[in-house]
Amino acid sequence: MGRPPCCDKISVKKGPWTPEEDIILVSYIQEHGPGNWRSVPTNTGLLRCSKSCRLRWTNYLRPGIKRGNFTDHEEKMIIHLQALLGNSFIYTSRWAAIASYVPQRTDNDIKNYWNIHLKKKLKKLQINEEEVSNKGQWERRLQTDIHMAKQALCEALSLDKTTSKQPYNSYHEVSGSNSSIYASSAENISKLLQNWMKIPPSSNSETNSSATTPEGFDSLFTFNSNCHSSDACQSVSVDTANLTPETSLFQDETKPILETQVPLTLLEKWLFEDGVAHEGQEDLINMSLEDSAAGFF
DNA sequence: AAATTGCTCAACCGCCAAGTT
DNA sequence: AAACTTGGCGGTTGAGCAATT
Repeated sequence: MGRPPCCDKISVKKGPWTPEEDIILVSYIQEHGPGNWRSVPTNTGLLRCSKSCRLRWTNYLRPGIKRGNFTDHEEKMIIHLQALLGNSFIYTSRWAAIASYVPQRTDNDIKNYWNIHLKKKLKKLQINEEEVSNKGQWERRLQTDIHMAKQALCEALSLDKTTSKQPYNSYHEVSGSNSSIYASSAENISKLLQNWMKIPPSSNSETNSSATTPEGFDSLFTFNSNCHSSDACQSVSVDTANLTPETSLFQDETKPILETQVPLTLLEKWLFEDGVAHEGQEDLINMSLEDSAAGFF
């Protein structure tokens, strides 16, 4: 037999979370750390199913999440990454992969933003495109797009590297002042978390001690020290699990990086190597060209 | 001022791979 | 090995708000 069910689905509450529920959930996670979601409703008395608790935490309450308008830079990143990853058969979790390149944004946020804003924008662009369209021009523009994607990614990733040098607590202040409007309740709740962030829950600190600081960002441009087989390690290893502060703090909570790690490394290798494309990378470019052309709309 | 339409985004749903018993 | 759950994902919904008529 398997494990017992996560919750009694009959007495489960649905709909928007109240601030009180948020506080209960955050307090519980402060004490026990994220994970073992099955026990959360039981132990907190929340009338929510474990899945709902997890989603509320990962998409809204988790510290380090930026809310509010997307910047032009973020927008471009998403568009280009969507063009590159969106329809590739390699990527079974494209939003998570894209989110790993857009710091402080959740995959749900990016997905929403894409569906609401960017699809429309691109449709408009497509209409303009049709006026000038012939195959050669279309492909040339996509080539330009790919080139711009490379630049945008390089810029963004080097920005990340800079911000990562800050202590984790000040990171919040910076992100809060820089941009964007945090949902007031989330902001209040994130304040509750500040002390906790200095001392992560013991259950996590034991297993994730190396990943509890933003120093994880530094691995962005380093070779994988655990890797001893030469070929697989030649490429620049981007530790996607550490790309954002929230994922570094709550490694349990990250999107499933393992399954995307190999293809991402391939992509990153291509992105970071200025110059001649290798055979496999050409395939990737060609695939992106075809797929993005066919799949945008 | 009231009704209608459009927009936004948090939350839900269903599916699937991985893990557990 | 089989049965079952968990956790994670993409797609979708619907309540609430804003803009327009």
